[in-house]
Amino acid sequence: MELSDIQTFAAVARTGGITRAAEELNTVQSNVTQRVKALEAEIGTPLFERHSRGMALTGAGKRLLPYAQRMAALSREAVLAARDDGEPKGPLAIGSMETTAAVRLPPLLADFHRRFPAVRLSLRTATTADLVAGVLDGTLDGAFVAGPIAHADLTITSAFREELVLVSARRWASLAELRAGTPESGPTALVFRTGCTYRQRLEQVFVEYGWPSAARFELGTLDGMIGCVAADMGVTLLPRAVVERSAMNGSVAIHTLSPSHARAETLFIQRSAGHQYSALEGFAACLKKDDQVIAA
Amino acid sequence: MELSDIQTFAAVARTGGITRAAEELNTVQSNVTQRVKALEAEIGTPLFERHSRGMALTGAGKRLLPYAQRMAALSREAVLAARDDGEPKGPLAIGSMETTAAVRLPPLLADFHRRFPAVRLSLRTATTADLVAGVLDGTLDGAFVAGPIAHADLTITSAFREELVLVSARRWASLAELRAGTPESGPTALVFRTGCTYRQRLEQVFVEYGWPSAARFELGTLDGMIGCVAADMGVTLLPRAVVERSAMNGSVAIHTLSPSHARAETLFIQRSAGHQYSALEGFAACLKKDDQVIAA
DNA sequence: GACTAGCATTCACGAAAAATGAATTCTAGC
DNA sequence: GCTAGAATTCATTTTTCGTGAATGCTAGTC
Repeated sequence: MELSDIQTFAAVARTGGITRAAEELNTVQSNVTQRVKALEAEIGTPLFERHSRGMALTGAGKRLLPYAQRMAALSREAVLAARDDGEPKGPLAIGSMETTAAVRLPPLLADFHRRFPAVRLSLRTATTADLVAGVLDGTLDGAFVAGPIAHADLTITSAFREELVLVSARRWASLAELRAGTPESGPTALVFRTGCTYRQRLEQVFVEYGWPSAARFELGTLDGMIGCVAADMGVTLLPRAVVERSAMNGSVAIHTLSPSHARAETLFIQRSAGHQYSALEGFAACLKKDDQVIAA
Repeated sequence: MELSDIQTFAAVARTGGITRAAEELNTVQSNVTQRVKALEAEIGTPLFERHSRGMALTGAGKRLLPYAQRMAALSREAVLAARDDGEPKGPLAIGSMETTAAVRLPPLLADFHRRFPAVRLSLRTATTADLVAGVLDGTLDGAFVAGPIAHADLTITSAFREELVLVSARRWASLAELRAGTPESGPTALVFRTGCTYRQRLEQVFVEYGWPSAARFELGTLDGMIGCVAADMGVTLLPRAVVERSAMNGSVAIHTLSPSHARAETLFIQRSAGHQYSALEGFAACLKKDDQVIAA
């Protein structure tokens, strides 16, 4: 049993089909078929149930899958550990919420790059849910997500504290005015795609304000969102710092919320198991240092 | 990077040489050389320092080695987990100290085989040190060893309590007589090979009796040992039950020791990480059941 | 200081395994 | 019954792996 067999198996399990797995692995179907069959022969029991629209895991397959994932993760870590002589260098994949990336990360990343120029940092923005998944499956080395969160396989450190504020067009000078001037069902909520924690928070706020069924409008970018708010398309919930540093700051009104709604903590997560990757260690060190500056 | 590369690497690291590793892996040197070189090329850093009498791990190699071992162990477990549908069956490798195998295991194994005839149990006897190593590296699924012992990766359960007694030829009716009738330096100590916990215990007893430099005579088998004692070649330390059930019981004298020396616990150890292997689970269940009978 | 023994490396070649692409089979849905 | 999507089979090509002989390197020996 070789690692490539394991990875083939995992790809088929994940995609639920030979064809899709083959595409993902950059090879042809027949090849995948044969590898899977060979693996089944070696283990001595079928791993998939074949039915006409794809493959489903059998009991044995379900038992094997977590091992496959752990082995794949281990092999990735092994190479990093061997290459890693303690000097931060090489690739480092960091994930972040859009909002954090906009205002908190630029100075941090600048500092990090100054201290560890040999690290090739890549930044991916996504929702908290996707980021957690990314860190767990090894796609990301670490990520900034919205708290609270808890997971046995994650090491979690507090990174930033944010004050969430409701943002509306400038014409609404106060929350009271906004509530008075909008229809019964409430204003349109401008939100990120599903998985974003701030979106859930906004839903709570809307429920409290008696707008449980207000319209939703999904946007993919932060600037787009603030732009739409400025154009009075609706309201949204964002960290105060994000709005204040936005180019559109003058065109929107900021409404302070009660502490229970406003308080939001941004956490930095990384896998807890295994080798401490130097580049990631260096990043965490920067984060800690900057955090102290921020706290001071 | 494939698992076979990893195993080749591990073999070279363990044996400290290409030639020896090749022998162990049933292949030729040139092949091992090439696999190692390919692995080094893939990782991008040398894993071994070549010097004229073999290979020594570099820093990178040292960092890689634990991953190699964990990956090898995982792949073994993965196959077992996939094959294991909850019904105890297939191979089960149990290790035991010679003494435990002689008197405690026969009824236990009989019971186990009656309940789970589909399991192909194999029993290996070795010293406590070897057994612990065997369980940790996956060669054994579980083992009976002499306590006390502690290790983060081992699940330890108490299996049997033994009373260790000093065994001498029959002519020595008491400890006092034995001490009076032997030379200044003490009697010859008949011991198992290094790594046996009872041997260490015997050394302690000898030190206490003022015989720190008594002669040692190493034997490989339990029957041989009792036979030699009967022939007055020397004395040894064994669980009381072992001596009493031995065929030579009438030919030797048993001397009770102080509780601190006499008390010995036999532990059952298994790896704590990973899948609970059904055959091993069944074995542990038998052990627990029998243990209660013994305790009653 | 040449010699030898033990080990690792290089290289060319044959054998084995994996990838490929075309043909085939299967089945749900029309 | 036909079609589209999916898996399998099979002959062929490509790649990789394992082998054995030759070579190179170094420590210990005479």
